[in-house]
Amino acid sequence: MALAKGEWHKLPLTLSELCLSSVLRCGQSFRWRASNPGEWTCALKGRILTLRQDDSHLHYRAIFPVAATAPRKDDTVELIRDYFNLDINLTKLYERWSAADTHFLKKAVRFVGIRMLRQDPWENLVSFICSSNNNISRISQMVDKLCTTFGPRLGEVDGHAYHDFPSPGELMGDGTEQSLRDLGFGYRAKYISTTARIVAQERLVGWLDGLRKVDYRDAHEALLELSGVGPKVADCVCLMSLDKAEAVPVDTHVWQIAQRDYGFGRGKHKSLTKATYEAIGDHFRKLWGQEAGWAHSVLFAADLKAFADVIIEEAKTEEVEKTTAKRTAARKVKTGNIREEPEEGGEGVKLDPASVDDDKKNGVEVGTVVERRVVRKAKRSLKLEVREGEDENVSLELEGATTLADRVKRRRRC
DNA sequence: ACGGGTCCTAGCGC
DNA sequence: AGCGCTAGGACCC
Repeated sequence: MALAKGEWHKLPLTLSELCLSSVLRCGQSFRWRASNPGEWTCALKGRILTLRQDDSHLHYRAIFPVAATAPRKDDTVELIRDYFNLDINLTKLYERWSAADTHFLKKAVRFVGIRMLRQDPWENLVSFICSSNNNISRISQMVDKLCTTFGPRLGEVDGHAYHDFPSPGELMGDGTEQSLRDLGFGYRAKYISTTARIVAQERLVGWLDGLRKVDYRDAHEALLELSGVGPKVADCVCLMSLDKAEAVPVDTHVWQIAQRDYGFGRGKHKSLTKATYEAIGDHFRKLWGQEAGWAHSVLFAADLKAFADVIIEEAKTEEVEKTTAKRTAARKVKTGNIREEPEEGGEGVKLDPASVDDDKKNGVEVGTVVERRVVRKAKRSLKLEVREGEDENVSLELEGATTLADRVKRRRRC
């Protein structure tokens, strides 16, 4: 099919309002491709959209299939404003969350511009049905196969074919489950085909999009009736496409964060039961306010292993803290005199008991911001020198290099 | 062997 | 007895 290659346009946008590479990689959407250095491309609502960013602007280019009918009006700028939720002032929200929560402040200084997308609900729903027991890399591959196999092909750019996301109707056929199994979806194949059938046949047209207009609790409850949709996936959809900024999806990562940094994991909330799940959401809503889900995604991104390069980058560019400071820190860790035990639900920094055990087993001091193997890998990818037997000092150097005065997270080999 | 859960069921307490 | 809640296992690659 012929393509109408569009021109580049731009709209003013600061980095504190949007950090494109973070937002497109932090596990909200799984379809954006790094099409060129600094460039991201995705098939979105009938066009192939490419984005890049500089200090002051977001640049965009849309490529449409040439339709037999009259040329459509190019609504790409409206699409972008909607998709990135650009009417929401993120900078102000960061200020509010930081004022309410010192732990948020500490994390957020290194992870600015992380905002919630306003995705298509159906794509969002199916993508997160895929997310169970899974990782971003494989989820992305699965979503890509789903689009390639079932979605309408828009065309080819730079030798790469782009397909739009398939509709419920395109996924409700009898062969869908088997096809998805053949594509490696595992037990999620049935969830997706069943959910597609429910949405296409047992719900009114526009039902899913219509959940944008009902309140959070009702939308959440409605989503739970679908197959493969539990509380966590329902919250992801509420937050990422149904305008429920207060929804806080609690997955294993957020559960870890809640235990490590917000005092959960003891007493009444020892394990992640339904009650604990709701208590965590309630705690964050009370702490951060109405847009708690937006705030949660900043901390979630800050903990993503894939974002370790942000920390590495800082290590490269900032001055490394002096050796004496390292030794002092290491000594403090060793004597254990910097341990803090916040009350449940209270704020403060606490050592994660699980990682303490692990690290002791491995003969490594407690508390780390990045796992050693992740650091090593990231260093390698940045062509930093990694000498044999030296890498265990990396995380210490990293911490020293950051402005973050988070002493608890330093570590050294015994 | 692990990874961004969901579903199902048995067992417990009230 | 019956319901609500929780823990544990299976599920695909």
